[in-house]
Amino acid sequence: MTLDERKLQILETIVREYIQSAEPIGSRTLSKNPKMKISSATIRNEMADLEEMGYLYQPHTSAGRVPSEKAYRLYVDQLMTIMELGGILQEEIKSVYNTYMDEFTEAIQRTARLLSRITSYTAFSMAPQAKHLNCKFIKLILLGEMKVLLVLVTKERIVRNYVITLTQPASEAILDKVGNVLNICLKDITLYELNDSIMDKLDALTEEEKSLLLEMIPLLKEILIEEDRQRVYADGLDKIFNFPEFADDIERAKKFIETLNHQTLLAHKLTENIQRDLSIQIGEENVEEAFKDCSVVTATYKIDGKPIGTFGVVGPTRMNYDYVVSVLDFLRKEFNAQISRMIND
Amino acid sequence: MTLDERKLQILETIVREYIQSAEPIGSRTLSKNPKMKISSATIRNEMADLEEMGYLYQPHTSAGRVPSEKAYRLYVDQLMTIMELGGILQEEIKSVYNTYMDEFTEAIQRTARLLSRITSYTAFSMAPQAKHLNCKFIKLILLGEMKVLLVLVTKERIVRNYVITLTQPASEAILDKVGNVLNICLKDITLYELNDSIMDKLDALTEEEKSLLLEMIPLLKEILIEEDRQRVYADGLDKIFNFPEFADDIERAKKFIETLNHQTLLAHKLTENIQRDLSIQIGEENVEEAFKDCSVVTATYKIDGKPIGTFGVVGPTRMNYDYVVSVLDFLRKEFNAQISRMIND
DNA sequence: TGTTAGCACTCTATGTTGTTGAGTGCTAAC
DNA sequence: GTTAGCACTCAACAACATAGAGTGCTAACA
Repeated sequence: MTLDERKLQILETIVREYIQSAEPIGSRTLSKNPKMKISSATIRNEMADLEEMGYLYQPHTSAGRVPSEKAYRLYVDQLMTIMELGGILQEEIKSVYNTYMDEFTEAIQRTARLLSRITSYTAFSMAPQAKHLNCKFIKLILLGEMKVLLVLVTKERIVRNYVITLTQPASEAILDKVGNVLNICLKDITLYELNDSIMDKLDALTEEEKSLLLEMIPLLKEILIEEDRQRVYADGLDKIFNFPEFADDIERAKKFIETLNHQTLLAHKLTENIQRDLSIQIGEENVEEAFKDCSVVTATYKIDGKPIGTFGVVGPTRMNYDYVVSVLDFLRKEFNAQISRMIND
Repeated sequence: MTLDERKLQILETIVREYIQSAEPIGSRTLSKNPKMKISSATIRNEMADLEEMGYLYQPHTSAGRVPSEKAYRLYVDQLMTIMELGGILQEEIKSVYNTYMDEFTEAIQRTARLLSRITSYTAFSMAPQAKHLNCKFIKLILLGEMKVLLVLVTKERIVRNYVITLTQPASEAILDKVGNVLNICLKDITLYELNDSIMDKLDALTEEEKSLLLEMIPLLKEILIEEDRQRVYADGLDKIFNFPEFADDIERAKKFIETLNHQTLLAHKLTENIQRDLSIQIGEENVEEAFKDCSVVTATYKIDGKPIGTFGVVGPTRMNYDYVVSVLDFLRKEFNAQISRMIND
């Protein structure tokens, strides 16, 4: 059996209507749609075919049809149309980044909030992993006799602080010198490449400085491991209650909220498809148990063409893909532009 | 009518049992309790009295009795016993702060997580407001021609970063000098007192430095306003689903989660009782709509005897007050000790 | 006078049954 | 190939019956 033009159109209409109503679509309902020029009986025949092909199923005999995940997959791959966002919406998105956006992390958090608000789905976002960042410089500041504050600034102007506890006392002068060595080593390399390049620079240092530096390297490593625990933010958790498929099933809602509170799980979810500008995962395509009846759409943001982080939304499989994808695509581009402006001024 | 010994004991037992079971307690059930030496008929009479006095009510005729909020209030004020925490639990709490606790904010977040885990209620915590913090020093670092990174370190070793955009270019030398002036002004005063003390120091500066400094003061102010948006963290949102009174009522669960996602509302909740070491708010005592059928227990942490922040839990009014209060009281003391250790080493 | 057993009464929760209506598959006519 | 017609199915809803837990009241008892 083949998916001819008419079958496609019926399928598309069912998907569209079901996304709206969340109610199984019957042949009679469908025949009333002005786009449908054929009778309900004919539609029934076609529906039976579509069911056989795996695009539709009935929750029970004598109910209407519901799109399967295969249908949604077909829909997003072939039928969906990405639209241009309305001017007001575009302005709203841009304005979020215009005001007081000095901190990258802040921008990431705001993105989750914005996404959740304008899509009405639950949204999440992820700050870049340390390993993807290029160091601009570090500064060592003496806090106490044995305590050093390490301020790390990346090219992307992400600032991170770490307090390091030393085993030997240090002075400001020594810290400055060690800081300089670290700066030379770190210039334009990612933090992960640090170890290799640092050893050649040791000769110019006094014993005291050398031992301090060597002491700091494993601490730096530890920090990076800690740092690698990605920072993810979720917003609009309550949005899930707006969808009857979750609101009527506490167990499902609970699982959903549990999962979104689970940092590492979320982080993994957001890293999975970091190589693609946009990614759509439908139902069972998600490995996470709680998302197996959800769809997750994520977008990647980049620096110098290199993907470093993602954000996205999660909602029921009958998600408004057209709109969500349109928003994410616009937001992705806007965010990229915003970053390069931040870096290059 | 007076609350004699027997009435009190009956009331206490009802509260205890209802906290466990979440089911209305009937006279027969109660008479089976080994502590009760009287018959169900007598208990019925006493219950009728207690109901008349406003301590109990019936969800409907022919149901058992349920404690009113007045009963919980009496319970926490007079009947509850704060117990010593088990050694294992004490160790668990201490260990959370032992490992890698360099950042105050991290400690605050961990506290919410810990609280939620050991109490099985939803927990939240709040980082100190800037206005309560004493500046230790600031450091100005040149990021770009017109961009300055301000690193602010407080006595409590809280580190915050702000990127400031200038209207005139600055050099490292100037920044250092301005930084020094700021440091002298800020020494041991709270950030809010800055404005007054800064004007006398201006004379020693060159015109260029002076204008830079004057430019930075309103920016600092703005930052502090922004900063005053308190940072609150919630954890264990899903815990609420474990309680039938919420799990069976989606609308209530939704409201609850909405409120906990509402930063400013939460911040307010946590600031309300900052003057008291421990505070218990039961049901209608909460002003927040979503908490009107919850109880909120908060504890305050201090620096140098001055309260600067709080954490707490929120759950159904039939909360296990004995345990929660015991935990919060222990945690409060432990946290205070931890802070003073951090500051004074 | 306080305590208790007994009893009629109340009301929710649960289960049963019947009805309605939306939707289907199949058949036969167009 | 398309469509009208019809018998059939099944969830959703309402109406009704039943069981059980709990109460208040009364009268007897210590």
